[in-house]
Amino acid sequence: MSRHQKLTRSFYGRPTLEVAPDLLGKFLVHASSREVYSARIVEVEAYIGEEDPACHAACGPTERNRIMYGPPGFAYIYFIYGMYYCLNFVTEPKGRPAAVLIRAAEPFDGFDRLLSKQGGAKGIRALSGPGKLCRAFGLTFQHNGLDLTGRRLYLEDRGSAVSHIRCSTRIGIRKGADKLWRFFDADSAVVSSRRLDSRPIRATNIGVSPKDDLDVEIAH
DNA sequence: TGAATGATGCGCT
DNA sequence: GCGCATCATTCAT
Repeated sequence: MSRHQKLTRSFYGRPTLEVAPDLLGKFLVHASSREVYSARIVEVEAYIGEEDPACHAACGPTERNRIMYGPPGFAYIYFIYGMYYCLNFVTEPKGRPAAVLIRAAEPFDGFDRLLSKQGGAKGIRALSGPGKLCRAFGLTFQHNGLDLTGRRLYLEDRGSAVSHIRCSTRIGIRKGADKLWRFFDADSAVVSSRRLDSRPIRATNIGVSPKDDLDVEIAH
């Protein structure tokens, strides 16, 4: 078995609240024409269906959100605040609009120049925030709709363990602010603040009934 | 350490 | 026009 296991479409095609915490510790890889960038994901948020008021699909299908309505395992990238792009992974079966926003990652390959330019302590936070992450990875709207099982942009399981997963409310939203659908690696130095309302990830915390038999890790 | 703010453009009403 | 799934900078405590 290879040490670097590329995630398949079946990984993404599950309930979003299973996929989101599972993404923590996985490596995001962007094989651009110039070089290969990779980073370890440490912070994500789930946006699930038209019934989630914070989800871009809350008002039904539009041209902007149509990728979310497609099959799982594709990149949904949107432009926000006039200057930033945000990277999402489409989850759940085709026709159900849901995605996971990638909020932060720890730089691994390809960011040497960026890190030296920004300096050590500051450099490790070069991917801390969805806008900064896309900028550093060189991801823009032209990457919207990329197949994550392809060769340009994909995820790898490199056996990196995440022993302390916590959840909290999602950042920067007003509607749907009650949901604890932000998940992060509590041991990462890179995760943005607002840990005050965070708590261990349990079925009751993230709003799924135990009968859904969600396979979540229990953090301490 | 935290609150306020400006930069900036697209999608939606 | 308005409101954003943002960030860096400034200013106040």
